[in-house]
Amino acid sequence: MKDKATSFDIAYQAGVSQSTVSRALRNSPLVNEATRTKIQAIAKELNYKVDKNASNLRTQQSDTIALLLFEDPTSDDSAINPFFLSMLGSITRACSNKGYDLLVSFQQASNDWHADFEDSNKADGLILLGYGDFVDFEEKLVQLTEQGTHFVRWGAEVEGLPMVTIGCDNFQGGKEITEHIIKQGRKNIAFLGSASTHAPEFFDRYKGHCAALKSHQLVVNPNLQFNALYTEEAGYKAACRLIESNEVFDAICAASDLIAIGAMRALKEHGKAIPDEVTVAGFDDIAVASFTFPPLTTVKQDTKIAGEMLVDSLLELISGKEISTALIKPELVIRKSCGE
Amino acid sequence: MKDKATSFDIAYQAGVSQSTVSRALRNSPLVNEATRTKIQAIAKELNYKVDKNASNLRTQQSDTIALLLFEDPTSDDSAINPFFLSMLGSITRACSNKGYDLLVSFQQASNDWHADFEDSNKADGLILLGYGDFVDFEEKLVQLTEQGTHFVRWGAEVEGLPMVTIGCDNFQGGKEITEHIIKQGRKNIAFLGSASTHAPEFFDRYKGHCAALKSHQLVVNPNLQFNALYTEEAGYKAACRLIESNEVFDAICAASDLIAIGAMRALKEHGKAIPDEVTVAGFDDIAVASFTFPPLTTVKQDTKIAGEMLVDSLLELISGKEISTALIKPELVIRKSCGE
DNA sequence: CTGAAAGCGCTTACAG
DNA sequence: CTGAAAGCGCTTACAG
Repeated sequence: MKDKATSFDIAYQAGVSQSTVSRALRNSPLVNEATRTKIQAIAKELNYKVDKNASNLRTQQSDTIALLLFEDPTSDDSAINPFFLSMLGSITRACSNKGYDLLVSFQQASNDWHADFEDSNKADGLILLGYGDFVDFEEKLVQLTEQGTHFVRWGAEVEGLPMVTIGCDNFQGGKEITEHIIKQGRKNIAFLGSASTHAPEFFDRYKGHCAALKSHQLVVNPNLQFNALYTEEAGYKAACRLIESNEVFDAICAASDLIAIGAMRALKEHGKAIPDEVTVAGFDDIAVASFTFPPLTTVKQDTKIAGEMLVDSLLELISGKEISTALIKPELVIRKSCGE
Repeated sequence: MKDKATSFDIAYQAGVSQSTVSRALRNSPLVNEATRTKIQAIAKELNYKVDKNASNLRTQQSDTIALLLFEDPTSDDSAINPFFLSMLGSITRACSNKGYDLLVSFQQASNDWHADFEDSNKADGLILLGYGDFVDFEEKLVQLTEQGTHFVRWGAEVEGLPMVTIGCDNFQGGKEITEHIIKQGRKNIAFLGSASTHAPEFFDRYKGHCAALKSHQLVVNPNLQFNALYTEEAGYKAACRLIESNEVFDAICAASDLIAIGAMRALKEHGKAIPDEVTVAGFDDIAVASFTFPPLTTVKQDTKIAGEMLVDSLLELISGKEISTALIKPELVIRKSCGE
């Protein structure tokens, strides 16, 4: 059982040429019905599978997509950001549905990750997903584009960056959640999350947040914005700084669920009741969000739709079509952390 | 920039033969130091990458591992069981560290998934991960073994099944968590989770559970075991049946965290206080477990270690070594759902 | 230390 | 509808 059958073995058994075997297995209309049936039966019996390396080498395409997940710094443990884990799941599914294989790889944003997969013909295109200082890898994205690599990225649309981006309408999401908080009667809303070009997605959420404040005649108090990046721990620390700042606040609008969860921990430790004294809102709607206490009001980024859009766009790009930047609609998910 | 450079292009520029280029790029000691340096410089400049398809075809190995995640039935949405998602993350990391690529694929347990990846030379070996009715795919596992496919699986050791398994010591885990529950003064402990050969991991946990009861002179009441498989919803329903059964119980030992979380929902709906009236324990220690209210006492299966063991074992198997079944040690994680 | 050559297992243009 | 043949881009035994 050890030696794998080749198309020549099948040709021999079927009494035809190897070319005909290849055609038959690819369901070429050129092949006689009876011949095809016979060949396919033999192939099945021999447990024959087309050698992908040979066929890819010949056709110069791999029917494989590479997903690059980058994180900086790489966390020690296997605790990948749950939002990206969920995206990974959804992308895997979407690839399966399209008959593509998916190569998954972690990358340090600092590495020379850019075109390895496509240049080595392991993949027909790339999906880029992750976080890290955007300013750091902006130039790599430009490089990728210049090399003509087929790729799509998940993230924020950045002005002046000529590349296709699939992302969430973060501005809209930040606006809607803030309006919800305001509707619950809060007026002094702190924003926990970095607000700079280093983290464009958060920045867009912040801009939406500010827009909502203004449209309700509320002041944007810059002292109520505290930097925080990605982790629960960062959220916890930002909330501690907020509490110690002695600024008046009755609500927290966090740039992500993880930050919100960290903030809730800080609030509890400081004896602040949620939502009575301080309401808390997140962003992402990761699985954990419905199990916090109280359950977290947040903005859902639909990872199922996002994964499908990323894969669909990439496949169109590979097939030579023009694709354009697209934003998915954020969706307010009201639970109890902002009051009923 | 569009046409990819080949080793012939480099040979031409360097004024050597293509064979020498190939050797130099593989750091063969046969190549003159100066020649090697020169060739590598040119390769870098041309942005040359070895074509994986060609090199795999030639060497007949792919430096790629395939991860098959199977689920039956496949859920509609992207909500993969969080435990497996975490495993996926850890396996991805472990592969990176070993210089292997990882192909990820979802499979219906019912499909003809078995040897596609290895037979088509896309991967050197397989990691099998997932759930579904074990009885259904037992024969496929046997088939895989007979075909000489290189694979390791995550799961329970099953008697009489001659294949390598990496798993958690589920018996021990079930025993420890039950002893903890007993130590908190509970005597009527319900077990929520299937206890049959269709779900061997749960069955082992149940056996450990029963062993703990017996060693503390408690009766094993079969009416307190309720079937539930994998989902929060299943846990919710099992707990409802338990409550409606009018059996006396003061604790729930769930076969997984998701089941435990569903059970907590049912208890809350029926006005039962956790942990005062009923204590609840889970299994897995998924990320959500620390955010439930009250936080869930559970048994941790360390996915980081598990992922590394799976990858390490598979690589040894591929390299021709003998490997043997191994169990990772479960770890009691005490939070508040079983009392302080 | 280097080169010429075979061959990995396919796909497909070409000829019939 | 079928076959003989070229060629995808490498790696490596063989000869020097």
